[in-house]
Amino acid sequence: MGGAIRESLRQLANDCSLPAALEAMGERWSFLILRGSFNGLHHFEEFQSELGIARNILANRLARLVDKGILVREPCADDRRKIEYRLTDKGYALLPAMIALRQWGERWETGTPAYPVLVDARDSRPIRPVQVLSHDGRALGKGDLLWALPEDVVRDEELAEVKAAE
Amino acid sequence: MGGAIRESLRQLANDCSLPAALEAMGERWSFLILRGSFNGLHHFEEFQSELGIARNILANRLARLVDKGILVREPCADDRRKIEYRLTDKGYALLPAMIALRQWGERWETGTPAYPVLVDARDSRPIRPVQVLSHDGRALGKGDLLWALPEDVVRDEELAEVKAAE
DNA sequence: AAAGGTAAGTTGCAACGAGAAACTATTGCT
DNA sequence: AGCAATAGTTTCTCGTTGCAACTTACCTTT
Repeated sequence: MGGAIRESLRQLANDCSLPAALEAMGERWSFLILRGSFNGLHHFEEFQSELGIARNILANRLARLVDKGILVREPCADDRRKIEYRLTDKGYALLPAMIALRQWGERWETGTPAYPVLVDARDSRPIRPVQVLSHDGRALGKGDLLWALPEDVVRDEELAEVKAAE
Repeated sequence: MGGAIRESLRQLANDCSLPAALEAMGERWSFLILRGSFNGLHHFEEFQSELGIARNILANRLARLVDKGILVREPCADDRRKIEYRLTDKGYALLPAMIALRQWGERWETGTPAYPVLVDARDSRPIRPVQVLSHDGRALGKGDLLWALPEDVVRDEELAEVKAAE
């Protein structure tokens, strides 16, 4: 069984989705372009002047992000020179990862929160640090996590069955 | 004031800590090496054979991660040929970002959760999707976030004062 | 309609980083 | 002493990045 776990961890190295995520977002500039999108940039020249990225690389990255379904590329109706790049749901779903990275940078690299800062629109209070949480909301730290094979994972359905049997 | 916000967003592009985080972790392989560390890899040859990374690049990345304080490099006491690379607290703090990326990959790229999967050690139930949460734990989505300048952020202290005055 | 400007790229070229394979330097085993 | 294991380094090739200039399509002004 120890051997099985070892082997599973080896599989993990290849099966897990981190490489897939990195293939989409792992190149230089990809995350900064994404941040630009989150911050309301929509056009080629906006990204170019805000990020100071080379034009050919920007063109390449935008095309790639569109290809991956993270951005959509749409010619503007009112001015047909302009192209609008907008986040898809898939792109928007990268927000937690982006915030987590940014928060890590704030805590461990720059030391200070950079303003403007992200707040809850409802009450203008700062958002929580992004954390890994258990199913019932406890924060999980260093020793609280385990790798489990399908048969060892406890699922909602099983608990529901147990409850029904009671 | 609209101009001030515009200007602030421009500042954001340069001040925010995302570039700092990416300088530490943005290079190819860095995240995969980190994942290896989380999964219990400790030695050069382990990383090399698990990841299939070129040896020179691996040496370079490990040195860089050590330099950034994400890993520590320590010669083994029992076998002095061996060097042990271990996560620091700073390195461990990247877990939420890594999980968020992996979960994104699972949801939007590979489609299926790859086993073994991370579970809560206490009850073997799967962890929650990593989310952006408000101070009181509500999940914040697309329209629920705002950029705020220091003077517009509502802090705990202020609320405490209000409470004391009641 | 002509001229000039703006938006979104593309092309050419120099420099840098990634990758494969072979080599080196310690240390441990027998 | 001789051989294998560990953690690199070196060399060379090739792909990527980055800058600057060029192009194409479209809009605005006169």
